[in-house]
Order: sequence, then C-alpha cells, then structure tokens
Amino acid sequence: MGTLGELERAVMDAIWDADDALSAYDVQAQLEADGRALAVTTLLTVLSRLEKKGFVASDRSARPHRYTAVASRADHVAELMHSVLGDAGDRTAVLERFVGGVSAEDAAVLRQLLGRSG
Amino acid sequence: MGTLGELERAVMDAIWDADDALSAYDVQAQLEADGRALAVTTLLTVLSRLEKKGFVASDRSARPHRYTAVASRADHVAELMHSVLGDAGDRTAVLERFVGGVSAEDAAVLRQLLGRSG
DNA sequence: ACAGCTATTCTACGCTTCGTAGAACTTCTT
DNA sequence: AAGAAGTTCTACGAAGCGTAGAATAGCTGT
Repeated sequence: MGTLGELERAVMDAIWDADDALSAYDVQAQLEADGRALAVTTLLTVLSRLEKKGFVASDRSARPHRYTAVASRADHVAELMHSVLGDAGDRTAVLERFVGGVSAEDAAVLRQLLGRSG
Repeated sequence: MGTLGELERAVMDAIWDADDALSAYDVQAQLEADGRALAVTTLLTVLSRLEKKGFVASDRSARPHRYTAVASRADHVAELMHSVLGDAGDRTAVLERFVGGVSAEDAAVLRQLLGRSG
C-alpha cells in the first residue's frame, strides 16, 4: 500500500472535496483556484498513477474521462490509522498513548461511538 | 516528518525490541539473526539518517556509539495515528470508521481508557 | 471519409529518498 | 608510534514523484 505524494494528495483532496466525478480538466481548474497551475497532461499522469494504486476509478465512457475516489477520505484515513496500529506490537500501549492525546471533543465522540456497541 | 523505509524500519524495530541502547554492531547481529546480513557501515549510515530524522539519539562518549530510540514504538505509532487523523477534515466521520473497524478487544481497551461517563 | 480539434497515453527527465557499502579518516590501546 | 577498532564521507543504483512534451486515438461537422 503506497502512501501519497504531495501532488497526488492535492489531487485526491480535489476529488474528495467534489460531490461528483471530476475530469482532469476539473482537477486542473480546482488546483489553479488553489494557486497551482499545471498542465492537463500532468494531472492525467497523476490520475492514472492514482488509479493504478487503487485510489480512484475512472469512467471511460464519458468523453473527458471522469474520476471518482474509490474510498471516501474518512475511510481512507481510518484505514491508514488501522494499518499503522496494525504493525504496532503492543496495541494496548499504543491505544493508551493515542487516547491520551485526543481532544476532549474527540474523546466524547469516541465514548459515544463505543457506548452502544457492547 | 518523514516516514521510514524498509531497512530503517527494521533497524528501529531492533532498537525498540532491545531493552537498552544498541551499537551498530548490536543492530547488525540482530538483523543477522533475522536472516539479513549487512555491512556495519550500512547500519551506521542508516543510524545516522535515523538520527537526522529525529528517531534515535546517540551516545558518543561510549566507544562503539550507542543508539537509543527517541520515542517508544507505542509513542511513535500513536503519533502517526494522530498525524493522519490530523489532516482528515471530518474527524468524527473518521473516528466512526475507525471505531467501526476495531476488534472487540481493542474496543474494550478503548472503553476502559475513556472511562465510563462522558 | 477526411480534416481538424479534443482528449488520452507514452515516454522522459530531473530530483529526492533509500538500500547498500567501500574508502578515507579518527581514535584508542599497547 | 603502529596497528586495530570504529566512524564518517562519498557514492551509486533503484524507485517514486512532479512535471510535461510528443505521439496517438477518437469525435464532429461537412
């Protein structure tokens, strides 16, 4: 599972922030609005790399191909959290440090989420 | 804050698994026991890179320099979890997915750590 | 069916990180 | 002071990433 580079991450953010599927041109416009001017071919390259890595899927029937995120940002981040926790050794020790560092709001959310499941 | 490469990770594991400070030679022996034969200079290079990245500190008064982890593995992993959570956008959504995916044991640990009442 | 335009893929290059280690240099010990 | 033990410098190849031009493919109107 590869991690994302800087531009790859920016592209994923654009896709995640959009409500519907984006073309390379849409992504280009989005990044330009963020002050980053890039050639469309650059975005197409990045998009195809993201597809190879399994982060996006493309609809190639539409003429400017449309790209959508395979997992939501929340899913992706939660998965990352699990994956780092995964190779931790002493999970309890990690969770202890983790919980020790969360904000009061996050702690409340966690309590609520854990409350109902047993 | 850079992530660790494959060998860098193996070296950190050796250091984390040891109770006391290790020299490059100790690390070499440890990796050799794990079926990986490397020159000692290789380990010294990696160790110095880890030091530059802030993962280890060295005691240069002892003659074979001794290296210790700056943070425990648990601290490191918990920090990583926080850092991914950090650039998440909707933290509640992430925590929801995260909690949804933990094992019953982990959930029990979390509940205990968070305390009964919220 | 063809010309011209739009869109996509191929190829490429420079930079950085990482695994790997020899060569050169430093520092003890005797 | 010589030799051994240890450390730093320098280096190189592979891979990943940002970046984009060149080449190619597909569509549209006449």
